[in-house]
Amino acid sequence: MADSAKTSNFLTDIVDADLAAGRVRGPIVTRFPPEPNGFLHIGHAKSILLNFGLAARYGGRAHLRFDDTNPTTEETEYVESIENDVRWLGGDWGEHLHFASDYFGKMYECAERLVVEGKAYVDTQSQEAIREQRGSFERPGAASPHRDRTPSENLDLLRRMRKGEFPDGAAVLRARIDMAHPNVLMRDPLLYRIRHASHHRTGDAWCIYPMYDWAHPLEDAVEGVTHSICTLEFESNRELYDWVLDNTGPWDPRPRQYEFARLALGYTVMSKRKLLQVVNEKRVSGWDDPRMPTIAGMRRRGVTPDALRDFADLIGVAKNNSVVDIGKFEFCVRGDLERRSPRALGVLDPVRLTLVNWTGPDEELDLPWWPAEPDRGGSRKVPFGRDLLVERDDFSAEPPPDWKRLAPGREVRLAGAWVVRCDEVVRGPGGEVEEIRCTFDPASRDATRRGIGTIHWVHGSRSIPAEVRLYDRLFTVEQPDAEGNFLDVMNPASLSSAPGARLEPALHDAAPGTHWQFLREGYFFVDPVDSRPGAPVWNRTMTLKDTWAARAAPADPGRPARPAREPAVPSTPRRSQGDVRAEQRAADPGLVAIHARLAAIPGVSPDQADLLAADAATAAWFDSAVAAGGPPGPTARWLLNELLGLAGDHPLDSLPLAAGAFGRFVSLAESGRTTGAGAKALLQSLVERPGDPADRLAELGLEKVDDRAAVEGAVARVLGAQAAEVARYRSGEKKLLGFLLGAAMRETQGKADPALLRKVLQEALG
RNA sequence: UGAGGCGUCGUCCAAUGGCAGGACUGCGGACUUUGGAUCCGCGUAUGAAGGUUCGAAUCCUUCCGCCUCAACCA
Repeated sequence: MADSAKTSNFLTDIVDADLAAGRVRGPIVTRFPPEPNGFLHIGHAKSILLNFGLAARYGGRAHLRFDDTNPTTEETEYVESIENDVRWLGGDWGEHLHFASDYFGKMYECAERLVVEGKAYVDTQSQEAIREQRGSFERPGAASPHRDRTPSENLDLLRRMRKGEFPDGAAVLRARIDMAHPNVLMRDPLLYRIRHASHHRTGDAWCIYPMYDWAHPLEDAVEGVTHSICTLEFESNRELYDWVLDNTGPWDPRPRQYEFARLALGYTVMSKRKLLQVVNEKRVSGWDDPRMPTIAGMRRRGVTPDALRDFADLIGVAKNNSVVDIGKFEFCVRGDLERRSPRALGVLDPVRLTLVNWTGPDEELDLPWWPAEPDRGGSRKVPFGRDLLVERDDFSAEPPPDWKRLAPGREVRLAGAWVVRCDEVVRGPGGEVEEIRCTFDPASRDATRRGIGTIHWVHGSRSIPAEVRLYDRLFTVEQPDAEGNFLDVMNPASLSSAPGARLEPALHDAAPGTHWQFLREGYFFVDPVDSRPGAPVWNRTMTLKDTWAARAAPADPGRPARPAREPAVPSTPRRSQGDVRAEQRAADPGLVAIHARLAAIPGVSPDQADLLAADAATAAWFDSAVAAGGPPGPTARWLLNELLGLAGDHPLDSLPLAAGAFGRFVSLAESGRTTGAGAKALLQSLVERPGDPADRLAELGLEKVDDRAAVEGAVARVLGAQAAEVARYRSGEKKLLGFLLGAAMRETQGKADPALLRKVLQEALG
């Protein structure tokens, strides 16, 4: 957990940058915005931990906000379970428990404002007509016949919608953006729909309800959220999110939306629909069935919030779609339970073991709860005697070579007690083992005996029966979602019981909600729901890691190795970027001429000419730069390879760096007065802030250093500071030359002549 | 086919032009009154090609692959 404060990810990078640039002046505010229409699962846990963790890391706050904008699907009972789950995970929202429905009034005001400003209109077409007009990915949409209603007309209609004069579906409010927008979400999206339905909080106060894309940004803005974090599938919604805020503000702070990859976990499903289906079809006992990936299910199984936090830290946060190995989850659960579980004895599938030379009465062994950590204290009495029970699997009549358990003639230690030797096996009529007869070594209780195994046991008659539930993965394949029908790959053995299980008597009064390790069997949790006083029900949270079983069992193929990559075959005659430019040229005689002219310039390669002639503006910019003194070849190179990267999404015309200044820059860069690295630093500076290249060069002190003495000084300093690396280099790690060269280059702030520096460094290294 | 996003060990995540690193898994070993735990060791991964640079996972170009988006759901 201490780690989560240290580890960074792309979101902490963003916050750091926002803070550094002064873009956010107040506290960092995040939120977890569930819709109250289902149970939270481990994917939500990742999001909760991320949002609350981010706020905590920066001393800000995180809100719990219910996104209850759809009265027909949402219910109060879910609100309670969600609050409970978030709190259980450690989410502390303080005063900030919010409901989208609390802002319905404010949202409506914003809607009227949009209407008045002509940025929204009431559409009274049918749902089908509106969908039809939206167009497709390839084809633009068509305008609604109601798109140009006047503001006063729209205002009247909107108010009548709100008053309930129209039935469901008769009218919607739409933003007036652009029906030809390449992002289909921007084609006049719906803001409000009519629903004559009772809301779980606002009752019948409203009959129009806001859509997600309208409501969500406003909720964030009203609450002062600074960083609105959601999952990847909302990436295309961001453009609309920004539009809403830009047209309803100004907002301070102005929220920004960022997206991360939601959690996908192997051997389970995460979609609400599929989870709901297994619950409804009674394939599990309910939302809190311990096999479910729900927070409620995991809690009931015995997984702790600490384990979930460890897991979230382990898997990190990024934008890659990925499927996390279920083994990582199991690792975190085991690690957590290992630390918190006292050790007890329980036999799941017992077989009788008789100590033929035990002639006295039973003994009460005093065994510590923490055999490996005596300092933690505590112990209990465990009855021991002639008649015992051990695990059926711990005996083998014909053991494999490295068997370390019971077998005819073999010795084994009974945990916490004596070493016994198997003398005789009694079999039933069907040949099954009924009794294992052993002799014990009275001198072995405290004596070290190397090389033999240890097995667990309970007393034959004084152990207690118990209800034990064994859980396994819900699905048999790593990616059930990839199957035609995920129900087909449900694991029929995901729940099993151990009808004959016997536990040591001290477990009789184990309290519900407590964690235990049954020695060599796994971690068990006393079920908080079905347990009764004196009759605990045991859930196996997780087996112990079992290297023996892994070795002995036929290898689990697991995840197939990634198939070898085949070399790319340019098989499909798809339209390439180059083709697109060629087509554009074909349609524009002006571009053809430009391309021909650029291609004829000595020093400009055909590829460069193609790229420069992509559009008239770029070509004109290039021409101006050359006219100002930039040699054509280098100008093309600097423009295409460096400037484009620096400019990012901004068109060249919008840069603080004018084309003429760029031409003078190239001329300067090629003059030899500075190095490549120096020129790059200079260009970056010029892109950020206008100015004369030569002046800026002097201002930044980027003149090339080709004074041999200065270079030698820098090399000497670096070699002194990097003694260990120098030694490694001299002992043969030649790849370190690049590292040392880089260090020396940094020492001169990139100003040393690379060829000279390399020469001096190599001489110094011998 | 329009728009947006993503490609790094088997898996997840780092490296922000300078030694491709950590964790999980796996495999060895040590230790062990849990075949657990603990400790030690083991790594041919930057989707491909071309370019820029003294130096590229990182910048440019092209290609390849995967994901998301056209609900009066969120």
